[in-house]
Amino acid sequence: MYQRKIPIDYNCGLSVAMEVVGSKWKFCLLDEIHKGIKRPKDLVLAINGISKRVLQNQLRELELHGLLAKTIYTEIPLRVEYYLTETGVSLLPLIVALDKWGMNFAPQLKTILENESFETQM
Amino acid sequence: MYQRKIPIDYNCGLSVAMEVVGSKWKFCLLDEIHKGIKRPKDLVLAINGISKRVLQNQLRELELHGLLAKTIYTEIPLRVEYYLTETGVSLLPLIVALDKWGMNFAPQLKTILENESFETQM
DNA sequence: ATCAATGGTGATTAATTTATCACTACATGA
DNA sequence: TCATGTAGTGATAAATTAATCACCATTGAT
Repeated sequence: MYQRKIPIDYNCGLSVAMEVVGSKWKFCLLDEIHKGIKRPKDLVLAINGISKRVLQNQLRELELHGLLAKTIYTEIPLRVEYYLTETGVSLLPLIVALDKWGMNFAPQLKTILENESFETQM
Repeated sequence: MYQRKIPIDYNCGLSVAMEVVGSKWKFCLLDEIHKGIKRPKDLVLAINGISKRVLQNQLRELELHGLLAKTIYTEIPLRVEYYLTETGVSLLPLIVALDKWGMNFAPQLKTILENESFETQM
């Protein structure tokens, strides 16, 4: 993994939160896993645009940070299921709220960004 | 500004939210402005580690996305004050909750990351 | 022996975000 | 004219995150 050069500010809750969860896919991942999609291969299918490699990286970080854990079933073919730890679960209300907020905001953002590129064209 | 190559998924609330607010400083910024620190020069002082240039960029994006607006007082020296729009205000409960969560999680993260680098050394 | 299915890693590049530094502009007072 | 304080921009480099592609391991069936 990458060894960061600019340190985290542990005294700012927002910094800490962003560190573990502020990346392109992590909220989505936690959300999907909570909704019941637990296996890597299913997550790749469920999450539009994520690649297998990126998924694995994010899962590993979430696991390392203690938001996820996994169970390995020694079946054939191999089955691995991820689940939210207590810490992970404690984030759920926030994820739900943020998702709702984003859905609400989407049209506004779309309009803004479309006008943006329109003006840039002229 | 940067012209993104990988498009936003407007159907995922979390993607949308991350787009406007998922960057290193934006939550902090909204938080500080809400708390009453409104002028760029004061924000630079208040937010540990942010530079003037970066601050201006983030303010401009938040303004463009409609979370912030500003009032320009034609005094000498010039005074500009930012404030949260209605949309910005609608994010406050989330910011507060995330900050709280992060504060709570900080010790755990610290421990994990310290053990990390210890193991890497051996 | 070879293939399929699944989970996983390594090396590298591309995309994106942050940081740095040097500027402009404005109006005032020394 | 020149310095001061504030807000802001431009160009560029550095840091970080995400994407790509090729690989390994396991087990069982063909």
